[in-house]
Amino acid sequence: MFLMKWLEWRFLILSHAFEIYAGIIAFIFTGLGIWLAMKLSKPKIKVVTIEKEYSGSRESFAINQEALTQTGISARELEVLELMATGLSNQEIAQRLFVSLSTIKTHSSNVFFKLEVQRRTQAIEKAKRLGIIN
Amino acid sequence: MFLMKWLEWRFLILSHAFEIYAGIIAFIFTGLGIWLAMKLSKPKIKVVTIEKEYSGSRESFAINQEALTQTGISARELEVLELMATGLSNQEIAQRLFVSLSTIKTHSSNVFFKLEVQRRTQAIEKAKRLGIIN
DNA sequence: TGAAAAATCAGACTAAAGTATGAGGGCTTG
DNA sequence: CAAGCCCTCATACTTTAGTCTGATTTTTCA
Repeated sequence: MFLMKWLEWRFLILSHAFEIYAGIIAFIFTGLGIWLAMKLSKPKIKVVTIEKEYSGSRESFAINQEALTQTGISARELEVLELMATGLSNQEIAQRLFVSLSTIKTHSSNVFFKLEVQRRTQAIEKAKRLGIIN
Repeated sequence: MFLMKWLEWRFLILSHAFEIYAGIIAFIFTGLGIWLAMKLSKPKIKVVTIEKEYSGSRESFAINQEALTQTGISARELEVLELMATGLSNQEIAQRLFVSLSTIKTHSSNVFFKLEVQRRTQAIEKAKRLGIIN
C-alpha cells in the first residue's frame, strides 16, 4: 500500500511536471517582485497632521537639542541652568545637587560664557528663547 | 525570404515554447509581487505638528489684569519688573527709565514683597507663571 | 593608554543685588 | 485739607552673584 501510494505520488509529479515547474517559477518571481518593490520604491510616508495649541513642547524639544549642542553646554551645566530658571540661588542649587557653592559658580560662569551673557537673568531669558529650557 | 523568416520565427517559438511560457509566468508574477508589496506594505507614518496661532490671547490678558490687581503691583513697578525679565541689571533699568539706582532698588524690593519672593529670578518666574508678564 | 573634556573645589576679589530706614513731592479722595 | 498712595531719592549695610586663577579627580574617547 505504501509503495502504491508512493507510485501514485510519483505519477502525479511526472504528469504535472510542467505545472509544478511553473508554480516554482511563479513563486520565485513573486518573491523577486516583492523584493524589487521593497528595494526600489521610495518608502511610503503617510503624513499625519496634528494641530496643536501653541505651547511648543514637542517642537521646542527638537530645537532644544540642536541649540544645546550649538552652545556646547554640558549636561551638568544644563542642570544648573534649569534650577537657576526656577529662581533658586546658587547656594540652594549647590545644596540640591550636593556640591559646593564654588562648583555652582563655576558652572554658571561657564553657562554665561557659552550663552554670551553676563547675568543669570539674561541667561534664563536667552535659554528660554533658544528653547533649551522651558 | 519573408516567408522563410516567418518560418524561422515560428520554429523558434515552437522549439522554445516552454521557456517562453515560463518567461511570461515569471514576468506576470514579478508584477504580482510588486503589486503585493505596494499594497501590503505598511506606510511609514510621519507626524507633522502644526502649531495654531495661539487662541488664548484674550484669556491670558484677563488673567494678567486680575492677577496684577491681586498683587497690588503699581504701573511703575510692573515696568521695572518687565525690564527685569528681559535680563537687564538694576543700573540698566535705572538708565532706561531715567531714574536713580536707588529708585529701581526700591521698586524691585516692593515687587519682591508683593510677589512674596526674595530674588529677581523668582519674581520673574512667578510673574510669568501668574501671567502678569509674558 | 594617553589626551581631552568635564566635574569638582578653594580663595580672593569686585560687582551687583537686596534690605532697612527715612524723607520729600505729587496726586487723588473723602 | 489731611490721609493715603505712588514715585522719587539717599545712605548704610548685608547678602548674593560673578570673575579669575589654579588645582585635582573623573570620565570619555580615539
